[in-house]
Amino acid sequence: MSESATSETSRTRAPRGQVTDIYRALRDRICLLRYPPGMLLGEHELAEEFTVSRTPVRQALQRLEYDGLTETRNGVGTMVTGVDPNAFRDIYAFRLRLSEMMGEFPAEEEVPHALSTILALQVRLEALKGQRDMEAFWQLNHELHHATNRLIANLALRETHERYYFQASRIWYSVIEAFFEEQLADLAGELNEIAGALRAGDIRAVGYIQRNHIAFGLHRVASAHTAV
Amino acid sequence: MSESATSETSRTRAPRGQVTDIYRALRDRICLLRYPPGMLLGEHELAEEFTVSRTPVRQALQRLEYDGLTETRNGVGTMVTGVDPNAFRDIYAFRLRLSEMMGEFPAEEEVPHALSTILALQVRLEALKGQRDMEAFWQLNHELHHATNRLIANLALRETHERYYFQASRIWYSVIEAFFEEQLADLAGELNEIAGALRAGDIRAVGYIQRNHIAFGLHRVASAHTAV
DNA sequence: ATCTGCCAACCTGTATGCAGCTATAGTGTG
DNA sequence: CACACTATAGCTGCATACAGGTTGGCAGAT
Repeated sequence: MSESATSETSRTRAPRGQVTDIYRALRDRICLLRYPPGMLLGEHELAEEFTVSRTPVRQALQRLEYDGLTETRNGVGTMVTGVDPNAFRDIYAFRLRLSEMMGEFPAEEEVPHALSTILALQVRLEALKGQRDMEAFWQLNHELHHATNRLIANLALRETHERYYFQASRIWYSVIEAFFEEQLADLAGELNEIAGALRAGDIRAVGYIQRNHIAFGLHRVASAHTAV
Repeated sequence: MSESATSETSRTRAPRGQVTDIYRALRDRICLLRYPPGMLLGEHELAEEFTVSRTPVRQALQRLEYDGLTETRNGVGTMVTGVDPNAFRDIYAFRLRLSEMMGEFPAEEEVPHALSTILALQVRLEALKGQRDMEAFWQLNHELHHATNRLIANLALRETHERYYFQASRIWYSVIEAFFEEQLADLAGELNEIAGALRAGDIRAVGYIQRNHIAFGLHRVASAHTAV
């Protein structure tokens, strides 16, 4: 599974080309914690890896900074931002509200596509049990996000939903190792519930299901932090 | 009043330097419709105006594109995006929800500052009556936005609130000329109501007031479009 | 006269050189 | 031995040269 094979975003205005590929690759690495917070990235180094000059790499890094995932300092480098507990709390609280809002802008025509995606994800999740493959698990979550994201008929909400999904996922993955089995079961449950909601054509329910599972994840993360 | 004198944004991570200045200047011009939709911008031309090379200009333009305000095509140029009626409807609907959400994350400590800002704005608005000065009016709205934005304690919501304010303002200004007196009176009313809410320390009320006035504006724009 | 195909001017995308900034290791001094 | 200072390597920010793409106009054939 190559980096650039990440499924196409559902945004209306599709970004083009090379820079976006690099952007997505780096974003994914950050969210996967392969680039942990505090890690220093060099433009030259990345340029070599992607076999381009510094220019496109810089563009990608600027977008990441605009997303709040990195911070570039003159004379030093670009470093992955840390997970500020306050920002973390804000993002999660906001995401809860966004999910609740989802049902107000239902894209009915996307239901069949979403349902078939969910069913496929269920099969793949089943195959994953007992493997403890973090990246595959992440990929599943990623695709679930895309599928549900497409159920939102409002472009502005959809963009925002996506934006904060990536900010949140990064934080979330920092504790997933401790809860892997739990999260696996949770995801299975979420897929089941969403499948049921989609069969009933109830997109609002999908939003609420998602909201609840975000809250569950939040609770786990919070208890892990207090435990430490 | 110089272009770069635009009041500081309330974002936590403050962007630095030259690029941000250019970005803000261009963003303001687009939102003011001094750069109308469809207008073609040349990097070289802008570089000359700001007395820099194409590089920082390009960075600013990329951020604008990421915001959805412009669209860059290879070999052609960067053009200001049109106001798609669908996107327009989406943004407004979303902003209504965001305003309603504001009261859930109140930044109590900002109330005094917001109140004094509002009072100052009332004076300036009074001085504006009968002048039909679009830009001054816009500047007032802009500052009102910043003041209320700071009342939001949730960073994610604050960022989103700001993001879509700019997207919406542009559309809104395309019809303001037809309703200038009405909007002036409306803004005066809004300032009054917000001042009252702030004196009561009721930030939730501020959100609802804002929501209602957004809806009023929306109604005017919608009726203008159907009239045409 | 009209249509087709080509060419040239212009624009963005990319690569690269240079200037300014930062952090660190090393050196000299108390 | 501790500490302040300096030199230097390496990084980003900016400018600029070049490559690739697009458009509009002009010339020639039908």
